[in-house]
Amino acid sequence: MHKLLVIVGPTAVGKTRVAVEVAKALGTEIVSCDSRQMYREMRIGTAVPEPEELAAVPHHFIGNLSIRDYYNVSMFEQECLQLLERLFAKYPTAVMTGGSGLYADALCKGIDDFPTVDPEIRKTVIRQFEAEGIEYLRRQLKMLDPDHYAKVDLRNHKRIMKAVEVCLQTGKPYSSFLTAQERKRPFDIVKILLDRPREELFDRINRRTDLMMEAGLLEEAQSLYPYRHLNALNTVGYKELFAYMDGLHDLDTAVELIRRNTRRYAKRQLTWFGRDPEMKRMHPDNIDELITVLNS
RNA sequence: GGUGCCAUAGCUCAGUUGGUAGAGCAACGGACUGAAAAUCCGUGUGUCCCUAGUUCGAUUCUUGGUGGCACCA
Repeated sequence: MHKLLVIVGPTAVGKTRVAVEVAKALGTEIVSCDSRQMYREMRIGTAVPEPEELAAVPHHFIGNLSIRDYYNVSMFEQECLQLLERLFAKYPTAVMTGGSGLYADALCKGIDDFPTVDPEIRKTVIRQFEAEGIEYLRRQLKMLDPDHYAKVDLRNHKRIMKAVEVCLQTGKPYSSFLTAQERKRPFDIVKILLDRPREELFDRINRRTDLMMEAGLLEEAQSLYPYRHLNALNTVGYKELFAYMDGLHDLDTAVELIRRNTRRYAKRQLTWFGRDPEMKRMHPDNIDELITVLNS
């Protein structure tokens, strides 16, 4: 049976280094599950692997999209499965790494299928939300899909909008597409959650933020300023600098906000990954232990 | 050395006419099915500097310390 080694963890914990080391040791390739490193225009702020790392091991889903491309988890799931099929024809083991929990789960467990929503319908729903507020969306959802209405977080406008969009698109309740069933994959999956003491992680986040600024994050953000309303750029490291460029605060404040928002992002990642009982937690400095787990 | 002011949450501070305390920021916890580095929800975490008094009761008043700041020498 082929084996997929999934290495996840909070941002800045040191996933890239571990993944590259392990992939080199196994003589295989790396599949990224990072929803932002896919955009080729966002290199510095998303901490893509160094050129030497990319040269040492073939990487997939790094810089494969433009910020103007539409993309979603389901597309990732499909493309990733196809890619793995090709990789497993060459190698017994593949390595997946990245920090997007939803993406990693979509690949490992599958994600329910429903039709892509027409951009016009989506625009309409967004316009309704902006004009009428969340209460209007709630009433719509209650009518279109009472089951989901009962379960969904009614204060989270994105969740409600998504459900309403699908209802309008298909004429069927959004919840009718949800199976709550994990898909079986034709390969074994070993999940590793890299983690460090909080203080260590925060030190690394702070240091990495400084390194990004030295590497030209501000210039990168400036070049992307015209595209700041695209979803891809609703990203830590960019949105704070856009706010600075808009004169909302000074540069030092922007950098401090990047640090803070990165910390909060890391926390959310830990919450997501931590609840998966299949995760084996380990420290990134302990690659030997990882190799042991792999061989067992 | 003298005088004055200050000492309360991780930080900056408010407050208690004596009944063990609260804001902002930071932090902490959680949710998550095609926007996910997104989005949403929840939580004060405290020897009120120390000591001895007065008092039923002191973080608050008084004594003496300690530390910081300012001014005078």
